[in-house]
Amino acid sequence: MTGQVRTVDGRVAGRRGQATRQKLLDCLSEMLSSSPYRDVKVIDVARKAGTSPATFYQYFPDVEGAVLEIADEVASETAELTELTQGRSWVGKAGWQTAQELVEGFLEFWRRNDAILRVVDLGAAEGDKRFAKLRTKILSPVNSSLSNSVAELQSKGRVDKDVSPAAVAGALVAMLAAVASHQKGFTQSGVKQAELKPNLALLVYLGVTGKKPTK
Amino acid sequence: MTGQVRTVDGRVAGRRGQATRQKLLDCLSEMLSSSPYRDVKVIDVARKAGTSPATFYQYFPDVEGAVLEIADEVASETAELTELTQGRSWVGKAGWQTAQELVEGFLEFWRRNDAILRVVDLGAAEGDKRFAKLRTKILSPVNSSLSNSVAELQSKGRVDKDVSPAAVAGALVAMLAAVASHQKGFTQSGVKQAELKPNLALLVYLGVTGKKPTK
DNA sequence: TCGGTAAGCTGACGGCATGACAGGACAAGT
DNA sequence: ACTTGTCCTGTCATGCCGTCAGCTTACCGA
Repeated sequence: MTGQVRTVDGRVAGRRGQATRQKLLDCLSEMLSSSPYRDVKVIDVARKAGTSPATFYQYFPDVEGAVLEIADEVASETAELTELTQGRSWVGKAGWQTAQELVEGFLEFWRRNDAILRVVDLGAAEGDKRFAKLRTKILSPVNSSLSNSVAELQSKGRVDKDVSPAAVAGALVAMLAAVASHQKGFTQSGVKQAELKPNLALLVYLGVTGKKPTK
Repeated sequence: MTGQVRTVDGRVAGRRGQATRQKLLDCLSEMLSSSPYRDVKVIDVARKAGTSPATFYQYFPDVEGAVLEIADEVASETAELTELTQGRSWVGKAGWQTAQELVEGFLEFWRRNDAILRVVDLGAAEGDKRFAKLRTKILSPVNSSLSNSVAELQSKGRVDKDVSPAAVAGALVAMLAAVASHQKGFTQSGVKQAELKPNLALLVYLGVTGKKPTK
C-alpha cells in the first residue's frame, strides 16, 4: 500500500537510510515540542540527529515537508480514537458515560501529540490544503462518528429536524481540539483540569442529544 | 496611559517615525494574511514598506515583537465584542436572538483579523506567556460576559449547581474561535456557512442555558 | 574473492536573512 | 546659517539555506 520510501532525488531508501530518516523525524518532533515552530531550523534538527543538514535535504524538501510526514504518522494512530465513539450509546446514563470517555480520550490524544497538532492546525488555518486535508483526516473518526450519532437520534425524532449533524459534530470536535491546545490557558485563568473535563463532557452531551444528561 | 512610543535603542519617536513604524506594522499585517507565518521575513516587510531592514530593527526587536504590537491593537478593538453580550437576556426568544448575534459578531470579528489571531493562537499554544496573556485579553470580554450569564442563571436555579461557569464559557469561546479559524475546513467538508451559524448559536445557547431554545 | 552498482553521507559554496553600527539626511527651532 | 535631535540607510560580520560533486559504505552476483 504505502509505496517505497524514497529520497528527494528518487533513490529508494534502504535499512540504514530509513533509520536516519526516522531519526531526523524524531528529532524534529522533539524540537517542535521544545521551541516555537518559527524558530525550528534544519541545521538544529540535523545537529540533534548527529548528521549534517545535507542529509536532511536528502529525505525532505524542507521543514514543512518533514512535518507533513510526522502528521501523517499521527493520522494513522488516530484509529484509537474511533473506539471512543464507535457503537456507543448516547441514551441515558450510558450516553453520559460515552461523553465523558470521549472527552478524556480526546484530550489525552491531543496532549500526547500537541506539538505536531499545533502545527497542523496552523497550516490548515493558513489555507494550506495539505495540512487541511491531514487535519480532517485526523479528526474524521471522531467527527463522522459524532455526526452519525446525531443523525441517528434525529431520524428517531429525538433531535430537531433543523439541526445539521455535520455542523454540530464539526463544532464540537473543534471545541475539543481548541480546548486541548490551550489547556494551560484555562488553568491559568483559574479553571482546574478536574472541573474542565466534566463541563466539556456536558457540552458534548448537550450538543449531541439536545438534552441534559442523566447522571 | 500608553507611554511614549520608543525605538529599540531608547529614542522617542516623532511624527515621522511613528508613521513609518505604523506603515511597517500595516505591511506586516498584510504579509501575515498572504503568506505562512514561518515564511514572513523582515526583509520582505521592509521592502513592502519601501524602507530598509535596518529601519525595521529600529522599532521592533524582531518579527515576533512587531506581531505582539499588532495583537495589542486588536485587543483594544475587542471592546466592540462586549456589546454582543453585555446586558443581553438569555431567556426565551430573546436568548436565542442573543446567541445568534453573538455568533454572527464573533465570526465577523475573527474573519476581519484572522491572520493575526492565528499567530496569537499559535504563540499561546506554544506556551509563550506574552501571547497567552494577549489571547485571554482579546477573548475576555466575551468570555467573562458568558461566564457571568451562566453564573446568574445558576444562582436562579435555572442551571445545575455542578456546572462551572468559567469552564463552560471558556470552552464555548474556544469553540467559536476554532470554528472561525477553520471556516474553510467546514465548507470543504460540505457544511455551508448558512447552516453553520445557527448550529453554532444552538450550541452556545445550549451551553449557557442547558435547554433547547424557543425560536 | 572481487569488482560493480547503488545507497548513504558530507564538505564546501553561493545566496540570502539577520542584527548591529556609524554616519549622513532631514526637520524644526533659534 | 547653525544647532540639535530625529530618522534612515549602507555596510558588515555572522549564520542558515539549499545544492552539488564526490567520497565512503553496503549489498550482490559472478
